[in-house]
Amino acid sequence: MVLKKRLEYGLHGFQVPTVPRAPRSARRRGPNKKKIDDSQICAFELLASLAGKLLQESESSSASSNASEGNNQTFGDNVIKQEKQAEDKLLKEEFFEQGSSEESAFVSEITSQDIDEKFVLKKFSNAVDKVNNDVKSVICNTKPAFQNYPAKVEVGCPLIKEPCHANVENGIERQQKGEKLETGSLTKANTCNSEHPMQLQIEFPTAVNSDNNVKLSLLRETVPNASFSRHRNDIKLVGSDDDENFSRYNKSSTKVKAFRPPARIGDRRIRKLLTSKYWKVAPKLRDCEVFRSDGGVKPLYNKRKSSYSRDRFQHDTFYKRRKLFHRSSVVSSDGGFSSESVSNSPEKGQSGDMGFNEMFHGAAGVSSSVISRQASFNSKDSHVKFSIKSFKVPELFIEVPETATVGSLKRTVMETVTAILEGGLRVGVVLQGKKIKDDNRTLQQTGISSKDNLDNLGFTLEPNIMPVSPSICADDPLPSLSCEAPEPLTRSPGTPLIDSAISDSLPEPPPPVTNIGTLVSSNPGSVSSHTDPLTDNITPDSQALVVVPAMSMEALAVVPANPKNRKASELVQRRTRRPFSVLEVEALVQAVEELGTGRWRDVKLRAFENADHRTYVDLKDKWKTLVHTAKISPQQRRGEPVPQELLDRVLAAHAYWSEHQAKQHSKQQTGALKITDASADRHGAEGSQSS
DNA sequence: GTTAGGG
DNA sequence: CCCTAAC
Repeated sequence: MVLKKRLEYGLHGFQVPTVPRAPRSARRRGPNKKKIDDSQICAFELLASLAGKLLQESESSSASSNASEGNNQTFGDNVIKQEKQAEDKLLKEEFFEQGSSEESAFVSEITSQDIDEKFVLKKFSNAVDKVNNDVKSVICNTKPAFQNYPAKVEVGCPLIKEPCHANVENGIERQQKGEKLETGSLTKANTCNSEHPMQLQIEFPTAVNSDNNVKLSLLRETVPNASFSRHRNDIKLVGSDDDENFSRYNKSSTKVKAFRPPARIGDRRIRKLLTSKYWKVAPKLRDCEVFRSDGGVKPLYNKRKSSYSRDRFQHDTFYKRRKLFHRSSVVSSDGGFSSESVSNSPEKGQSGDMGFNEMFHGAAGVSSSVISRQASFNSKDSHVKFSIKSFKVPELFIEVPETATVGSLKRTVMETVTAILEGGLRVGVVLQGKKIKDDNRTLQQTGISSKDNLDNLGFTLEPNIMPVSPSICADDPLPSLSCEAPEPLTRSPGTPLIDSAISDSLPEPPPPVTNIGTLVSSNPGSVSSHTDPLTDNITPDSQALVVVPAMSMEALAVVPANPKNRKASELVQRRTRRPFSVLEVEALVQAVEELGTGRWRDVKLRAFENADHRTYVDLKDKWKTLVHTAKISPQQRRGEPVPQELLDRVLAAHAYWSEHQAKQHSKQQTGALKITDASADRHGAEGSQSS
């Protein structure tokens, strides 16, 4: 029988994935809770770690084997589907199962450490560590070990423009040889079989534009059990449905048409599809192989080689780029980076870090902090420095026969991971639970220089959606696995994938809101008389927000990956969510004021003729929600706040047209004008109209 | 093809 | 946003 093991490295709240998607009715209530489960996206935590771990296991005899054996036993049952449980148990139970006692001990140890050490430990903390090492020894040797710590990965995040196609397999091989491994954007210097394979150190200017840079070190704590409050902030990807994400990508009609199909990629369904597809594929492949080889998993790295060259290329690029920043990255990777800085401890960091902490402290207030920074650091070449302990790995679905060997299991996992890596990864930045999509903003602007933010800063490695799997398993798209847990995938992995793909790949248009607002304010004048002006205004604005075509395409490129599957799977793509901008709302309100609520087609034509992505049904629905929004308390409203003024108009118009349904036709024009005049005053509008 | 509403 | 019934 086939044994299915689901590995989840998600964080808390990851339960969601395992739960079947709520029925529409349930989801609908979502506006409230929907966002709650937002952060479900599982980042690639330990992705690298996992790889390294596996590698180490294979090479290191005792400890690793033990761990793996433990796993094996865990799989004892035919079909074990382990749902994510308490986050603290994830790693150990899910995969790197180990004595719980050790775990707890480890945790306690950590907590007892002083701050500095804590962070250091955090760095070390990792499932891998647990597996291969004597935890306590690690703890004891915290600092020393750290400094000597050879294994590390350096990533120049800012430098990574493109997904890093890390070739795990290759990396591992080389790793085993003790070679310095450099894959794509990742540079691994794993000279020993250290238990801390993944350590990312990043350093770059906080503000590209200014000389004032902040140095900070960020360590992602990986220890599940750690009592650190901040562990919550761990890279959890904001799975929030694209709420705000796409809002900025509103675009005008022209381009939209051209790219519309792709644009829909973001669609929930698609995401779902892609997600399930993507994630399942890899395992699926394995599955296929497994069957063929009968338990012996046959590595399918056939295509891997092709990617290698690419990796190299990127690597080169990376290297070059990296050099540019090298000057500042003095913070020794070898323990040079002080835990202090990382931990935000009061103590000052190295000379190079000086002011670093202070900066953080003062950074609490965004605006003010900025000033202070510049003032104090103007002469400094401040850089943000931090170390990324590891990335979370999204849930992986592994399927292997019970008869498969542990080794094959390992390889399967490896292959799965590799497949993902091959597909390419993109880095996402999550700050305070929110995904930062504006690549153009400086760290300062983003608020990454804040001390507090350190805890809230996270990174995600998100798989690029690639045709990788489709080609391989084209024959049977959604086999058993799809049935396994299609729903679960929907939320976590899927969302991140697509969203990130789009957002990251595209330089986000600047401050949409601001622009819009400005524009909006200027528009009002044309209310009563011109319908056209309104339309025009909208259009331009929309365009301003429009995503650059190139970007769109790129993002879209992902979609094409498996259109077949879509059909086959009967998964009808869902349109991407495009929250109405204030500008659009205004246009809608005005149109309704003029035309009434029973003529959505006309409303569409009048105010959204150029907005191909807005159907009259959409407008109708939006109106519906607007009315609802206007009725609820501001605190209960979500999403981009709609000016109260507009809401008032909504209520006014709604009330008016409700009364005049029967005579809409006769009075529409008159009513429209009057309403407009009395837009803010519901009663006034009604009164004037009714009479 | 539109509307109107529930989901 | 989707889906449908009812124009």
